[in-house]
This record gives sequence, structure tokens and C-alpha cells, in this order.
Amino acid sequence: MKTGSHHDSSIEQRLHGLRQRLTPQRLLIVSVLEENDAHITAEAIYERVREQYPYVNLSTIYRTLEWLKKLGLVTETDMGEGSVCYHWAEKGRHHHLVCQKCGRVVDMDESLPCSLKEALLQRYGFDVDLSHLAFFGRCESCQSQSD
Amino acid sequence: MKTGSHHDSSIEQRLHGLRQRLTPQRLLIVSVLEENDAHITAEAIYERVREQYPYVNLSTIYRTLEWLKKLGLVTETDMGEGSVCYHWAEKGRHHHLVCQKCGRVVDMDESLPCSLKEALLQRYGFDVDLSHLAFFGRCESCQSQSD
DNA sequence: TTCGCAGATGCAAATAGTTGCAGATAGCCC
DNA sequence: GGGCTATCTGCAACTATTTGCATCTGCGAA
Repeated sequence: MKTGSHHDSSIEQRLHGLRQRLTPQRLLIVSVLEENDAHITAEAIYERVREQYPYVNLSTIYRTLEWLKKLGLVTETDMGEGSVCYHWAEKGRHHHLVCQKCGRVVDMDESLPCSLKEALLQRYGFDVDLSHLAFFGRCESCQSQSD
Repeated sequence: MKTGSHHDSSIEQRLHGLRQRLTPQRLLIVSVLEENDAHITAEAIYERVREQYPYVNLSTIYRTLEWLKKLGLVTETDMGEGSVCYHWAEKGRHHHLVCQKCGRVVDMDESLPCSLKEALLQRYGFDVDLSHLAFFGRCESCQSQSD
């Protein structure tokens, strides 16, 4: 299933430029991720891809997500919900604060993690890859309550 | 298998004081963790406990680790090695910087994460539970090298 | 346009961790 | 010391994810 040149997206061109193979499965997985504003699980991507490509295998989804992660095109976050979440990296870098009491998720921008990153580079010479962090704890409403 | 009173450790007394059940399995798991200075996986704890309690089940190990985590007696860290690591919480709080290139692990004390924690409390009103963090990236030696 | 091959995929098995259920038991109360 | 019960445990099944292997295929080179 080779898309016509007039359908080629910029991501296809970029991947082609990086000498990466573009299989039908990969193109579909990438488009599901690009179209998805929220985080998405591997299982949900699998369901979406199967709509157009019924014989795709779940292990291919996982392998492709790993490949995209390695290329820096996707970020992966464990929100503590039992499955890891994925997010198209260009849809904005941010992080999360997950309340362990009520489950509320507060988004956090990059400024504080960037400060930490710079401090770690200074102190330890270590260059942290701040892809997509999730910190667990208690939100404002749940702090006064005990367990 | 009830330990004699002269064998009761302070942790047994504390757990008893918290109205927590002390089963033979739990006592053994706790002692393996207390004796272990480094991080340890669930599987390794299982092997150690089986030496003295052959019929213990791996699901009991996982359940007990979850219970100890909830009590704040153990911390859990994913060092990216395929299994989560556990550490007796009183053996010192620290965090890790894991190099994705060479695998080297740099220990980090609490001061920088504490700064982040305070900043998050100020900015978002969110009280982060800094139990045992692991940040991934590149160490000093591996930064100049490409993938 | 065809060919060859490095790498992708599907399949099934494996791994780390979780869960439902029935039976066992720690420990409190009498 | 014995009884009772809430909770723990072992077992087997399950889930999310990874991996080995054989076959397929994207795509660059001729």
C-alpha cells in the first residue's frame, strides 16, 4: 500500500530522509498518533490501526512505538493506570502530576524540569533526557486528607 | 513460625503497633529487604525467601511489596532493566541517573529533587511523593558520542 | 524493471506483574 | 486456651509487554 506522492505527509518525507523504511503498518501507526491530541495506549493504537489494516499484529505496534521513541518522534509515559501512554512528541512537550488519591492529572510545563535538567548537568555532568515525566503525589484538594 | 520475643526486631514491633498482620512470609520478606543494602528485584527476594520458606508464592512477594510500599517502608524504582527494583526505605533516600548509552548508574542525593518538589508545591500546589526516582539520559563520557 | 537483501512482520511463546477465588491463618476477644 | 473472622496465601488464570524465528517485503542498486 504505497500512498501517492500527493498524499505524502511531511513525516513520510522526514522518515524517508532518515533512511527509514515506511511500511503500511508504520504509516498507519504514525497517522493515528499524529491525529491523536491526547495520550494513547498501545492497545488503543492497535484498535485504530486494525480498522484499516485488519491483520496487523500487536507486537508490531509495540515494535513501531519503540522505533518512534528511539527517533524522538513519540514520548512514552507511565501514568500509573496499568498501561504506558504514548504521545506524538511534536504535539507539545509537557509533563504530568498525578494525584494518588483522586486520580486527577495536572499538566506541568517544561520550565521546572528544565531547571532540574540544568542543575543535574552542572552538578553531575549528566544530560537527562526529559521526554515525558509523570510525578506522583497529592493534589491541592487531597493533601489535607489522610489515607 | 512465630519468632520468640527475644528475636522481635523493631520493625516487627512497629508493624504490630500499626495493627498489621505479621505472617511468616511477611517477616522473611522484610528481613531480606532489611539485610539488603543494594536494590533488589521481586524475583531475587522470592529466591531468598524460598531458601527458608519453600512454598512461598511469587504473587505473595508482589503483594507484600505493594503493602510495604503503601506503608512507606520500601521504595520502588524502575531502572529500565526489565524488572522493577525495591529498596528498604530507611537505608537512605537517594535517586539515580541512568545512562542510556553505557548503562552506568550515577547516584543522586535528594537536594535537587527536593528543590523541584518545593517548586511544584509553590507553582501547582502539588505535593510530589519523591520516593525513588530514576532519570534516563547520558553520562559525562557518553555525551559526545552519537547513537 | 528486476533482483537481492536487510530489516519488518506475524505468530507463538515467554516474561514481569496482577487478580479472582477458595482455603488457611494471625491474632483479638471471650 | 479456644473460637471466630478479617485478611493472607497459594494457585491458576490473566494482562501488558517483549522476544525468537521463519517468512515477507520496502527500497536501493544494477
